[in-house]
Amino acid sequence: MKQKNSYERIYEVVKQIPYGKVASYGQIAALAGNPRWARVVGYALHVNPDPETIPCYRVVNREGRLSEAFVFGGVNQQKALLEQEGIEIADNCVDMERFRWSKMVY
DNA sequence: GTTGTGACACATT
DNA sequence: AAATGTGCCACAA
Repeated sequence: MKQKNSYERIYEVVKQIPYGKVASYGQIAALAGNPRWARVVGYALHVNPDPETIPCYRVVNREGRLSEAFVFGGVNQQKALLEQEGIEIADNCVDMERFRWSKMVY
């Protein structure tokens, strides 16, 4: 078993994001076991080898906002997807206090 | 092998 | 309060 490099780790965490929730890069990095991988997380999603398996739209920066470089369909697409999940978006900003993915996994 | 960049986060000014 | 700079790790040239 090879633990691959950071990427697979990050993908694993991102794929674990439940429905109707969002997580920040730093949060994912921390859950992956490395609070400093925030940038690597962004890079990992940038390559996004499996956009169907990796809900990048559920991944937002610390502000709960999306990057302008979101090329997988545009920020508009992300907003639509998140709203579809039941998340409200204000000015491309998600209510982190409400939709921030916590470990409250009953 | 070294340098630079990057879908971030945090600290400081 | 906002803006800037720095730190972190990984990958590309």
